[in-house]
Amino acid sequence: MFFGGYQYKVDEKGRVPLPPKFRRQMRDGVILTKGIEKCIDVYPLNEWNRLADTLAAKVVTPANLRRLNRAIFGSAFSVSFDGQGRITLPVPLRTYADIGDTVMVVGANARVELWNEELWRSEAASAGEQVEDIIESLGAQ
Amino acid sequence: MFFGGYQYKVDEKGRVPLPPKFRRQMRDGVILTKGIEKCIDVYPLNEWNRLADTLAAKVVTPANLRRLNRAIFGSAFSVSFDGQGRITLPVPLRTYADIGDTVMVVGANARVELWNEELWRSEAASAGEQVEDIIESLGAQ
DNA sequence: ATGTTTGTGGGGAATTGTGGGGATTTGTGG
DNA sequence: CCACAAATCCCCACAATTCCCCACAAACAT
Repeated sequence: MFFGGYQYKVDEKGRVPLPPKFRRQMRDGVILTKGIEKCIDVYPLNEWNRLADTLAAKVVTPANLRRLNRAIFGSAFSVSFDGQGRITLPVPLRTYADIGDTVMVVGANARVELWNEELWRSEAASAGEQVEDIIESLGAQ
Repeated sequence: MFFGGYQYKVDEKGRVPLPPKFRRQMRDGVILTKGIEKCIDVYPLNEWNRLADTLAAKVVTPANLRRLNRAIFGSAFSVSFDGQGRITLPVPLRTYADIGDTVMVVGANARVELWNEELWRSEAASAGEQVEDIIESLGAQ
């Protein structure tokens, strides 16, 4: 389970550290995908497998299965941590989520999301000040 | 298992690099066929053999078998990698999939697909909506 | 206080994307 | 069987990116 919001720098090589508390739940590496919102979704491997299985089970026709494979696997990237606990964001995803030299790393229960800082702010704001208050109270650095 | 979407150039000789992660799962070469959609399907040899066996086992009538052979095997090309990790697209397939000087290489689980860039965009968009609907209906986060 | 973890930054080697050159093979028509 | 244009194959080159180290200051824990 992932909690809290953290702000990090993205260096010139596209590397982003994840909070140690998150890392410890993701030692085997993670899957990155385009989020439904304009962000990057980060799944630990077991959660990713669960999601993929669940979706595949819902599909009946071969045509739908092919489309599903495309949608799921076509925008998914498998990445692992470097010696410093960082992951490198694939360029297409970074572009999609409009992430420059700063990123918001947000725990979202079963997954983690990576946001452009400003987009995150407006997302959080539009979800109501309650959300913002909760995030603040969680001790985001 | 093949993940991710990558954009590459096709040079004047019809050569296309595949992502290193894909290559490493295809060292023995690949089979190219017309995709069911308007794209080129790329199968690693073992997957191709599995597919051929599965199909052959399901075919009952000689007429169906002949059709299958024509449809599947008639448009299949065996290609291998050059020293730089590229494959050359046979002209008929390139024409069929309408691939010009740019190609989207898309991992789709057991196989890889090669798409015209714009066709891929619209396919991905509609497939994405479908997944979104499924996720919504599941109440999955 | 001191050793450890963490955020940030770089250096350098290896890999990869892209483009051609030139030899060999292939298809076509004499 | 031969000539010749077209296509294919195999090698080389080079810039850009990625990968795998190392460094170091600040925060943290004991």
